[in-house]
Amino acid sequence: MHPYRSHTCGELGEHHVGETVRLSGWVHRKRDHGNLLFVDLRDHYGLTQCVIDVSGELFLAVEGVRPESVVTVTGKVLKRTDETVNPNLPTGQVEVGIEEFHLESAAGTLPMPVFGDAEYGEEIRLRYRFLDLRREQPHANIILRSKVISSIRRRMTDQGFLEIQTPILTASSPEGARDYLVPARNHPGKFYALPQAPQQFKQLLMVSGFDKYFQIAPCFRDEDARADRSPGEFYQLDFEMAYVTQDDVFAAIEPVLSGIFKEFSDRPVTDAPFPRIAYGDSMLKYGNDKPDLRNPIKMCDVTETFRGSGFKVFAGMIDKNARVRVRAIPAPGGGSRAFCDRMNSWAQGEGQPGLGYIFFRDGEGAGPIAKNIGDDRTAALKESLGLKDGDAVFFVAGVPADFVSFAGAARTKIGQDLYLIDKNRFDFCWIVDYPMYELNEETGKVDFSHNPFSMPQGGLDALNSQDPLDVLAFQYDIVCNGIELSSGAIRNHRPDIMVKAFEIAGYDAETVESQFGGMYRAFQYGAPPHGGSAPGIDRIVMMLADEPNIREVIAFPMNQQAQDLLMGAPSEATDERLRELHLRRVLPKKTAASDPGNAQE
RNA sequence: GGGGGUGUAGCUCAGUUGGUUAGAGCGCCGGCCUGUCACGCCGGAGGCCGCGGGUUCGAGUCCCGUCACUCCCGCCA
Repeated sequence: MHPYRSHTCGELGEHHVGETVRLSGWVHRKRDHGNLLFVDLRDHYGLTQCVIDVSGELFLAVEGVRPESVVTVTGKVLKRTDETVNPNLPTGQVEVGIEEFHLESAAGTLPMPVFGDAEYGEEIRLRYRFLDLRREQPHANIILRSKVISSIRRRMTDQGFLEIQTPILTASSPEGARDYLVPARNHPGKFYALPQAPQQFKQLLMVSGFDKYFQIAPCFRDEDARADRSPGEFYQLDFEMAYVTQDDVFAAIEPVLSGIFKEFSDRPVTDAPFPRIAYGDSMLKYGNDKPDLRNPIKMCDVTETFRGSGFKVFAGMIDKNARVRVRAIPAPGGGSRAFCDRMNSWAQGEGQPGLGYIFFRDGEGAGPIAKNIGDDRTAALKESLGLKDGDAVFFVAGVPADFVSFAGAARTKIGQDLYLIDKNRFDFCWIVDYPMYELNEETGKVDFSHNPFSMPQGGLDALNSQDPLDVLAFQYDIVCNGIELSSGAIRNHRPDIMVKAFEIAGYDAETVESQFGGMYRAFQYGAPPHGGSAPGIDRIVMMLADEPNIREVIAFPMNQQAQDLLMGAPSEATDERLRELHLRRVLPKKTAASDPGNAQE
């Protein structure tokens, strides 16, 4: 017989009764009746009850073993009597009578129980992650992650994508986050950067003729964490395709995402093709560029309704500034003074002067705004917004750039408070037609609004003839339930357009050549039109696992301060190691921030 | 860098307007128990109340500072 096991702890059933079997696993739970002792033995596959009574010599040895010790048990599979069957356990029809018992590895007193489903603090969970991962839910999440990634790989390779590894030690990439730097021992004063994404490499692969590339790619960004954003490192389904239009990219990835979500959840999932929403429309209707479409509320522009109206606050603003707009946020079912007042107080808590509203009852509009604009305009609003008695509508006014994020928050708040959001769905959409540039409010300068390597819509002509702020890019995001899953673009593969695009953002041709030399050089020798995207793996798994925190779907996550409490990273380096890397020493804490230049020789 | 929350036994938490010796459940240790599956019953050990200062006759509780964890803003396209 195998020294450790003939079966796993999840597979024994009635058809094994009478067989002598060997199981190894962790002591999940002991129930000691003094003269009769039950041991629940657990491994990756399941739980099997083992039993021994006081008549056996082994009784004391088994009785003395602590929970979470690893043991090997040999004995006969016994059928449980009808009264003692456990219907909650897949192996609950049988139990193993312990005839041999071997303690493989004793467990000390546990800092954190494995048994039970209590909530534990993050710190203890991460410090003892190996115990945490033995627990049912964390264990299941990592299994899910593995299956999702494996399914993604299959779906991509089935479409003819090649998985190709790109360097980890590389040069800084253009994503705009802070880089992780690695000192180069052989090159004093020089550093590698860990890739924020394989962006340039995947474009180079297209120039190299590989046509369809993907990678479950580790990405590194030295930025602070959020609940849905792990610090330091994360994984993307990075892919790129040659000779494609935006539609081709969408057609390739939609069935992968839709398929994954259908395979690993029971919820309704948006079928391909996903709805496409222009960036400008999204900002207007949803107040952000990652709309949660489960929320049915769509905002709209009602500036004309208020122009010259009796509601002097808005009418005055409209007259004074041509950029002022009034937006309506319909609230189906919100038609009570209590709800409207509650929203108004909420808005004040958000630092707003308030939130104007009309609510409809007894066939007419109520509230101060309705009184001021009069019956005709109120009725027209009700009609155009498709509202009925028992509904309400809220208004925000001002320069859109100043109020969109508040409007979006109000839309979300109304949707939540009126229970309009069906949580049991996965609603996908594309946000398309991002502006190529945006105005930096502080400097008054034109900046890239997204990835600088996107192809401007209209190409070189557009850059030459249009106001840069009006130029759109072939740039797109995938959004699911209000969470951004990926960004992508049709890339700018033409060096002349690239130089012009950077020139508009204030970079000369030399900067382009020096900063992005590899790619710029590649584009001089025949580059295919290409594009792609990179959905976040961790976020996909997080949504499928229905977990609110991304650490729940990462085997060994860092904490919010980007520390690995289990391995003790980051850790200090000795002066010898630093010297070898041509670094003098670590600066004292106080001066490090004010004078970082001294860190390097 | 900024804001909110939390910090009390190994773990999860309670602790009143400041008042005597700081509690519970789980775990741990000991005892009893032959059909449990969150086994049950009895007993016991275990506390720098995050840390430092202050107010007070008296601080787990109030004030100031600080540290840690967490959530958010900045940041991350």
